[in-house]
Amino acid sequence: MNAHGITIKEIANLLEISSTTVSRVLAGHARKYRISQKTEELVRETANKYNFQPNQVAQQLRLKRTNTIGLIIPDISNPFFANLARMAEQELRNKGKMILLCNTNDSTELEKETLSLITGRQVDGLLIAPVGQQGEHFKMMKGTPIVFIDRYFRELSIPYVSTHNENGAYQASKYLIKKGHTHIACIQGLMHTISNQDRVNGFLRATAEFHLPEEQVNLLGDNFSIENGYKSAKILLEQEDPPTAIFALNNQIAIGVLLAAKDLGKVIPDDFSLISFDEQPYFQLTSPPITTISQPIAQIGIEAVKMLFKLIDNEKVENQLISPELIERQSVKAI
Amino acid sequence: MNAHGITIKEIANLLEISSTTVSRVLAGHARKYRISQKTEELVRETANKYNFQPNQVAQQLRLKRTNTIGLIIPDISNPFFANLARMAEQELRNKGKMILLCNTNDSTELEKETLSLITGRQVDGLLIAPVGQQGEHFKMMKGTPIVFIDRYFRELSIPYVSTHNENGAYQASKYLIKKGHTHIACIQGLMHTISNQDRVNGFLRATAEFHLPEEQVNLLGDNFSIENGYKSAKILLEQEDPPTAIFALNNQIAIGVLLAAKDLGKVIPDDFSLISFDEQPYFQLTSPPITTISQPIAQIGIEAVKMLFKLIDNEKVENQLISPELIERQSVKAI
DNA sequence: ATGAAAGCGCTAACAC
DNA sequence: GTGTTAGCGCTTTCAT
Repeated sequence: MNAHGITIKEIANLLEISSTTVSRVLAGHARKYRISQKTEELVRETANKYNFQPNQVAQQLRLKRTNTIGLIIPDISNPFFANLARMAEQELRNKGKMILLCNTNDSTELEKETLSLITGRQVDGLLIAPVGQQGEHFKMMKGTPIVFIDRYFRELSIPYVSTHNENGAYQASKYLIKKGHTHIACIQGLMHTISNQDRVNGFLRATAEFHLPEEQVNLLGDNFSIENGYKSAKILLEQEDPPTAIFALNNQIAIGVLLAAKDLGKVIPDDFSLISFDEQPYFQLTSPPITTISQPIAQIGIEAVKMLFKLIDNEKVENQLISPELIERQSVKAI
Repeated sequence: MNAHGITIKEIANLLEISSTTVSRVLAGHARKYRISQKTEELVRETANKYNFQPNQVAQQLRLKRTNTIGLIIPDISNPFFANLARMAEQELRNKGKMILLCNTNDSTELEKETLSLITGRQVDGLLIAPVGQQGEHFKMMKGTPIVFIDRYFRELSIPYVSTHNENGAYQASKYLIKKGHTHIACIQGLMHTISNQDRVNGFLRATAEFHLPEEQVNLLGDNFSIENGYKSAKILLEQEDPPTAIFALNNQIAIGVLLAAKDLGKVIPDDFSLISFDEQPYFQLTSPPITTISQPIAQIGIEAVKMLFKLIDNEKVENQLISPELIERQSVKAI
């Protein structure tokens, strides 16, 4: 009996029976193999007495199943991914799986490295929010079930579940237009990411559909950061004919806009209106509370896990884009 | 060559050499065992060609080391724990370990269950933020190195690294007093948790040290939730002689206070001052920005990992309480 | 109703 | 320089 507890073999020796029998009892197969009452009890007692825990590493090797799912995300300290992780963990726990957590820090290099580290660990499947620039390295993963979450690659055949970003951005833009805004600026994030592209597309579809004059539709920015939001908002608000509304493509950008407004002495929504992608708990605490497009995080988590299990069971799956919801607060004024 | 890639034995068969030699080369021991240049190259080539990844489950079983650390926390969607997880993951990755993530949802029941699930997985060590009510079940974990983070048990001999809560609360209270406040209310969280007890002690030490009249020192609340903050703040602000300053013992409580103030039309810091434990990014965006006691999350993560490695190496460790820092903003007025 | 033996993929002690 | 062999702890086929 080593540091990790007693083994099946040791129990067998103690009782002078075979390890096969012990294994059968402890695996709950006593009935199936018609093990005698007496033997069964004896085994159970001894196991309890020594607090037996099956060595899962041995099981994993033998059964070629680890009951482990890799969760590869850019950054667990981003509330969006943290919430996703929580949902996924809950769902997976119910199905007897545990999560191996890996941050990629938004680096494709780290993502590649992580991928090879984690395949060695024989995970049963992978939930990945890819960094997004380039997805060639995922092609090496044939054989491991993968579901992409939040971001994905159109050209890869790996299934995904994500927010319907185009639709969300369209909703937000249409909302501004319906409130009477005709001069709208959109501050975007990283341009080559699919979420940014889709959001921009939704924005442009709405402005086109309602025939906003082209020179009154601004698109600027290049990064999902507070700095970019701050910088871009300053440019916008300091120009001679500033937009009456700003659409921030994520919560970090919105924070930047808020800080810029504060610095310039601009009051929301009197001086300009603001709407943001990414619901965050603090958006109801700012003044004014910010109207947002809320991503369906819980649903994404639940659906992604469901999909992964189908994949593991060799069933067919279909990509899912879940439409987000507009949460109306006080940062948009009708004009 | 199954779904998970080629094995050492298969490479050996292919090259008609022994698996020992292959293992040695691939483990980087070619030099040590004076394997011939030619053999080494051959092995390397074949391994690359078939994209060999050592089966870590087999390694783990053989070496009785999983290079896996369990991280057991109440809730990954709480930014405090998410940030802690991020730091820990980073540190552990540098040392070749991965994290198995488990949420306990603040339930001692789930915590117990998790503990036995995870011991079967033969983790090399455990980083635990215990739920806190009761710690008897940790005594069963003899043999597995454990470091408690954030919360701990005085009566258990398991080492911990945490915020110096008493000191932080003392700093906050003293700050209020130095600003001229003599009528101060403290809204506390779960009373049996050690963090709450320590924070309350710090508060009481300061008020005693500066001889605040007893009837002007209020302590109320019973929970680390927004609701409790809201409810308690309402009680305080509606009484005929309300306190001039409120000390919220965590960020959730502070949010509740903010919401209550809004509902009652009270303006901070004109109507009352507010200081809160737990720095959060959105506290600089509220109006006014909130003065907080910022917990040393990064340090806790780094130190906890360091400590865990010492434990694994059978070295002595010493408990650590790291003092938090006061971040001054505009929610406290001098009177 | 129970057991012997093989094997999951890897490493290491001990040969030669 | 390389190979043989045993074994980590478990499950399972095949016997009896």
